[in-house]
Amino acid sequence: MTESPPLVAPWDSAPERLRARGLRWTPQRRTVIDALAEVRGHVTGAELVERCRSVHPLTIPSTVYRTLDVLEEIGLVRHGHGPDGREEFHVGPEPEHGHLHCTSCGASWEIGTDEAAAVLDAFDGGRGFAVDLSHITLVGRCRSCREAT
Amino acid sequence: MTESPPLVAPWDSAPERLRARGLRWTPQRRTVIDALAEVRGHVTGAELVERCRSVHPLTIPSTVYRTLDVLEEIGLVRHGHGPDGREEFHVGPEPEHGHLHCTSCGASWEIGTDEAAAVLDAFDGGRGFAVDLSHITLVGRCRSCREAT
DNA sequence: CGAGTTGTTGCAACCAGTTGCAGTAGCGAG
DNA sequence: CTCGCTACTGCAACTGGTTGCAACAACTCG
Repeated sequence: MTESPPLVAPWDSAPERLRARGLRWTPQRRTVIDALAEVRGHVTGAELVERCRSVHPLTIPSTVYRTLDVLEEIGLVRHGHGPDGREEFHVGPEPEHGHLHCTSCGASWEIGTDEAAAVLDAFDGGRGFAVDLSHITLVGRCRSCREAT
Repeated sequence: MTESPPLVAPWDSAPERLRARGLRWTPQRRTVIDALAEVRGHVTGAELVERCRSVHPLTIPSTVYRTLDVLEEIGLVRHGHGPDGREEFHVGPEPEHGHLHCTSCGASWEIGTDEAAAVLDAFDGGRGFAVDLSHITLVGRCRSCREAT
């Protein structure tokens, strides 16, 4: 939670990571991790539930969400919220990065490292707050939409 | 939506504003606006539904949410998302401002105008994106929580 | 290998919010 | 003041996600 763990999905290490904390390695968790392993970038919770179900139709949503919670605690995924507030899970191999979402045209962009640094600085300097940009999606209006009005 | 309308709640003007757009002024909308008029800062959707119900127990949630949608279109409220992704409505008289939320201790702070300006600049300069900071809550860890580890 | 602990599952109920639709009622025209 | 158009309401069903609880099954220890 404090420093960045290797976010480049070391899915194979999941069982050990769990057991090291006194947690358990179960078939259901394997299903979720298998589904995650096929994802690059982001998935919404519902999407992931769907993927799990397509492999193993008996998958229960609450189990998937609870598994995601423990995977987050272990540092294997991170969750955030899309522009509509819905949950979104970030998985490796990409480093932490946030998103911009235009409310006019609906397009999205990744936040660049230089931009991220500027935001981090704005809050770290003055009040010592370490912003987690990967958690959210910044909304607003993109250049072309602004010019269009 | 483009420029800032007078967000200092001119609730009295609501009926005219609605009619000017071919929309209607109904008892249910009055209930919602009365509830909003007593709010300073933010309300979650559920909270507002509750307030409406306490005055007029027959209030239906979907009506409240739909009313909030039209009030947003008219510029009387703005919606955003709290740290957990739940809806949050910003009402006057405060100017647009975002929030910081510490995931460790759960505390929240308002984003200062200078900090906001830094964020705005970071995206406006390079790519011409106008971030709407009032829409979101930035999460991270505050100074004391960082020092505690 | 068998028993006990306790983390995990499945389920059902629930919360916040959205949507489709038939019936109701604002509001402008006559 | 009445009529008609159509925005709006109420309802019921649904989506995404959470929670409490009893039954279950990983893992540990003997």
